[in-house]
Amino acid sequence: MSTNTVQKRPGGRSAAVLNSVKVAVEELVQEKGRERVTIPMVAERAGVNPTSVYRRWGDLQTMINDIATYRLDPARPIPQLGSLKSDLTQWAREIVEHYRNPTNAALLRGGAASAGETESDCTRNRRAEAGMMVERYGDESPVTPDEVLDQLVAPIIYRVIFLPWTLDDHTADELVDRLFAGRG
Amino acid sequence: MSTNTVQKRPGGRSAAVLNSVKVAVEELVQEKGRERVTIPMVAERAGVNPTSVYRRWGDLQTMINDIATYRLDPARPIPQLGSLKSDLTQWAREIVEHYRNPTNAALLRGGAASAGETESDCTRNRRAEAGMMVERYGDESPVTPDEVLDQLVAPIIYRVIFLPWTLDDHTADELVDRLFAGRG
DNA sequence: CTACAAATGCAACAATCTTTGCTTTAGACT
DNA sequence: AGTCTAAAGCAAAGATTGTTGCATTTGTAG
Repeated sequence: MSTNTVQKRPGGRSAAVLNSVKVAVEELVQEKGRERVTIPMVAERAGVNPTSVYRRWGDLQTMINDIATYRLDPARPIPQLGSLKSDLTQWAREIVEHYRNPTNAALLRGGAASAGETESDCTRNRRAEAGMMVERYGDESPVTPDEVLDQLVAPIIYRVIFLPWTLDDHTADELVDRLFAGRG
Repeated sequence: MSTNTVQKRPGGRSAAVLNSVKVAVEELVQEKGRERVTIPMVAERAGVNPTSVYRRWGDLQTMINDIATYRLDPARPIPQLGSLKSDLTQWAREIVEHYRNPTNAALLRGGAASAGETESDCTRNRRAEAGMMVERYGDESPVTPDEVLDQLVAPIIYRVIFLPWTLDDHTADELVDRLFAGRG
């Protein structure tokens, strides 16, 4: 969405710096994993002075979180295909697809390290989206938003973090099928 | 279970160093979060020379992974209460209880940051344990090991990492109930 | 297009982390 | 006990990271 650090000059050179830093972080996190990336590394890769990075973000975690949410929240529209099951299937497919990109997966893992204290943007949005889809189909919906989180989002994210090679083209559909098995 | 770095002298002073380092890491990770812990910090808290830590583990991530799996695998026996559902309930309760301890949760998050390339000990053991419990009750078991991972383990771990405040005394039971709802 | 000020760049400094060669301590085996 | 040597401790050097004051560039408002 937008940068945490509010810039009074969002355009021109500042924007260029932001972009090259963003690319550099994504590349490096994917190459080496969150733990082996440092600010001087990022700055060098980005062709930017480390001072600029320090002054904008202060530390690496802040920067990574900023850049991760940036990527994760592309104002994507919520599916609206006519039935809850098809909406959830579409939605889950998009999430799986997003995280099958190794860069996105690496950023998620990096964010996990500092999660848990405050509800991250990424998590909050998921819950909100699930709620919107479920509520669209009235109160007698066969599944609750919490069930969507526990049985659809959680398995996907768990696999992204710990078992990424188990994600394939059918994962989303299988999970939705299981979620609906025996009800609605 | 045991230290990655094979020690030809596991006892005496080496064991004492390992123990105090272990305690120091746990305390510091809980106090400051994985991101703000360094090897010199750990060494000082442990009353040990930093060199010893560097020589044993090489870097912080290796050390944390080592110590985390150490904690996670206390050769705990697998529940055997007479029915698959009660076994899984007991097992899930133990996992929830384990991770409601903030130190264990912090170590999990720290490990997540470097997961995904190789199947971590912690993950492998979970899958193996699930398999053992399911297989004990024959082939017509109502749930598969994969379902246990997706619908029981994944929601717990997801909550531990991103929504720790949602873990309570009933979480394990509710998840198992849902897993069995509409089948066996 | 001018002037103001925000953001970057630079350079020197400070602090911290990591490595290395050597010495000392103390497990483990006989 | 005595010997051997793995592992820990120590200290100094080296590398990397983080900070700060000041000069330079360049968005942006008027």
